[in-house]
Amino acid sequence: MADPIPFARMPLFRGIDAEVLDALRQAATPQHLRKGEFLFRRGEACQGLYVVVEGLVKLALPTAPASERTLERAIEVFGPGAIFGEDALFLDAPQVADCQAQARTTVLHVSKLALWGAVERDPLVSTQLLRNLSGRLHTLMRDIEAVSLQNALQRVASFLHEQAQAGRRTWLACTQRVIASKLGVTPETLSRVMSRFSAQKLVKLERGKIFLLDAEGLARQVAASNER
Amino acid sequence: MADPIPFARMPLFRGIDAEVLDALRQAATPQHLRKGEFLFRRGEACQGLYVVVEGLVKLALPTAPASERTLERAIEVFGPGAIFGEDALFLDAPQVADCQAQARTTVLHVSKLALWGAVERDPLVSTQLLRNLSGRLHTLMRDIEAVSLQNALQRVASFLHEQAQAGRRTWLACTQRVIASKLGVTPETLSRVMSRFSAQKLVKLERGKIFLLDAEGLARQVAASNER
DNA sequence: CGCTAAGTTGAAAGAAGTCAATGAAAGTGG
DNA sequence: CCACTTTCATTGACTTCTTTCAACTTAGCG
Repeated sequence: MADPIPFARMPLFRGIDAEVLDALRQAATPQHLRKGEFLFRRGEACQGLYVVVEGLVKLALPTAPASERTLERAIEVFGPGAIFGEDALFLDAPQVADCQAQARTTVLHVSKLALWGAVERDPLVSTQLLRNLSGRLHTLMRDIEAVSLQNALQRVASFLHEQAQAGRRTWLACTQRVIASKLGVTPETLSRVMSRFSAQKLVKLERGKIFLLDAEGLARQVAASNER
Repeated sequence: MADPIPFARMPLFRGIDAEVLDALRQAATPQHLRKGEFLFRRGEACQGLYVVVEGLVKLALPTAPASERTLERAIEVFGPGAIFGEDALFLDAPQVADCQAQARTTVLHVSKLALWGAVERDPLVSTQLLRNLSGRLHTLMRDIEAVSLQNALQRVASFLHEQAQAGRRTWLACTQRVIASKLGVTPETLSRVMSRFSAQKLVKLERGKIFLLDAEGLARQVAASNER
């Protein structure tokens, strides 16, 4: 029987004992979300680990309930194959962020208990989890760096440059609103920066899609505003 | 023989098998740092885990080499008993931050290898490491929240409030420069905010020392500027 | 006793956010 | 299939917050 959810191919589970993997797979339950629906919210207890099968989810810090204007801060956006929620697996702490579907999405839920069982049966599981968490930690540190050491123009430029490095010449997975939130700027500011880049022929804008024309030039933007 | 370095009392090693603990202790080597000395720098390979025995170290993102003005971003400041460097243990990635002693400091170095050995011998070690890393991740998320969702006044207020929660009525461990860097503002801005709080009798300033007078009032500051 | 680093304070510039209006696109329901 | 509604993106004017630059004070230390 083909594996509809290729656990074995996910970096987190690479090299894990087949039997343990099977147990995990059987413990996993699919969950469907409509666009805009919340998988969990800040303050709720952690239920386990999630794997995105299809669609897109956004992990974001909710705005303060008091403030009317909805300014929020996206931590990360996860597409198919991505894993999230692993940070709270071993912590008796509530979720710190909201998780909301950005489109019709299917995720796979793996309960804490199943994970704990896997950890006990194959020590490699915890090693992989450690590796995974460390990576997330480093990413977050870089994000902090970006937010506090760079201005809006630099942030947008390095974000686009990263995307180019990652091999995509077009970026269309989510709205500019979400990108803005991930970069910690308002949609208005992002729009202004983008049109500037567009004028410099670094990118081409077309109804929500962004074409990356000149990765080199974007990299220069990051350095340029630094030395000024 | 008394344990000069109380591994057993550190949260990270709570409950670990005594034998494993002993092995770790023997693998640990003390390292002395003068004020201003670097333990490691961004880009270097990770050497293992560190425990602060005495003194104070600062983990900070270095400023871009090009820019003259030395604006850096402190991630965390660690005092006696604190553990750091655990994020790179299982990752073949270079350090993302600089680590610099803020005073005459002694740290204990535990090599990767020793840690790996401990993980193999007692699975509880990895569980504890996971717990530790998760906590760090959550802290960082909160930091991102603070930086991108709050203004300088709110950030300072919530920082001071946290300190009050943590039980200290006086804060003098490090210079205002470092606090400013941790909060992502310039020393000038911090000074202005502090003198404002001082005028409101929320804190009392005295040659570098900060006395927390009114934790409640500080908490109100955070909320107040939100709803405005 | 001067030297250096840290903190304070003022004035001015700059970056980004807010508010508001408009246009375009996409989804919805009859 | 079309009219309607809602959401998203764009643009301009204005405001606010923070940094920058500079001068000055104070404290610590050889």
